[in-house]
Amino acid sequence: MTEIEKTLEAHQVRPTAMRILIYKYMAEKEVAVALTDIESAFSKSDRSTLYRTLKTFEENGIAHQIDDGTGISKYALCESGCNCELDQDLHLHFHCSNCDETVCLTAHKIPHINLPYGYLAENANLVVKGICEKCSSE
Amino acid sequence: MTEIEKTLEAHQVRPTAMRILIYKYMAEKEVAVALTDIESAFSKSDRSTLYRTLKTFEENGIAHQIDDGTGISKYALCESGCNCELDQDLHLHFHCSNCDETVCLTAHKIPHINLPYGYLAENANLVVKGICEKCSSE
DNA sequence: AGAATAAATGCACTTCTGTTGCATTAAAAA
DNA sequence: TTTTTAATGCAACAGAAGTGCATTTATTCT
Repeated sequence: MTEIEKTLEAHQVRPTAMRILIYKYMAEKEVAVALTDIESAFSKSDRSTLYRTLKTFEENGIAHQIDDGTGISKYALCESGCNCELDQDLHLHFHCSNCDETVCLTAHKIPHINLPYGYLAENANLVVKGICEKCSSE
Repeated sequence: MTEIEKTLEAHQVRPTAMRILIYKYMAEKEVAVALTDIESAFSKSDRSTLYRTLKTFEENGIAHQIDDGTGISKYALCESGCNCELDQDLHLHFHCSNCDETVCLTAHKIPHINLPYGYLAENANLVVKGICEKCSSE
């Protein structure tokens, strides 16, 4: 049994061939992936299967959905210690306006925000936009 | 000439009847509005007109678009001193998971974030989700 | 004022993303 | 092996965003 299969089973997700492939794809890409990215990479499979795979990953804490402000949902694998299941993983995301790629900056947590009286914070999403390391060095 | 007309003209936007109405509508609502909200409020007008009005407001620094993570674009009027035209107005937004309303917390600016080497920040978007003042007091 | 010009509006339609119902296939349990 | 459950593929729908074009309204110029 491979590492990936173990990871999936540890999250109560049955390691089907498709799921293993998608997991591998996401692990190799170092940026967040959109459904359409996976679609073009796995043209033999159906969009709904890929969609449901992402949802399954999300529900089981294998990946988290990222809203980077482009209007397109992207997904990235959770790293160990990611608390996104509890809606409490407050790392920030960086979206490059040049290459349109989005990365997790897991080391950078969202700072605590003092809200006005009466407001209760449950979760937060911080997306910094600009030029990523790859694009700025060209 | 009314205040609203003056405001529109100050931003190089011709104060048509429709635009004045939409501006008034947004000013009265204290929360960010979606295109569909305006649609139901002005059923006599066409969606594309309303859509283009919002875009015009946005392009001319009268309103700014808000991505609150619901997947639906919302808009709010800029306050005086809003720098959203320069993509540099870093106030945060609060989205209530109970009433689904989104408000600008203009007094709360996004704290400065130290990015890894090579990353250049141009803009940032911070949305805090939770329970708003109105809903928490019920 | 009237003609010419430019902008705003309304209509119809398209595209894209996300989403779901249902039949079929594959896998796990009994 | 049979029964049961889960995953997949197909087809379709929903909602938001966006666009081309004709028409109307407003502005400018003579």
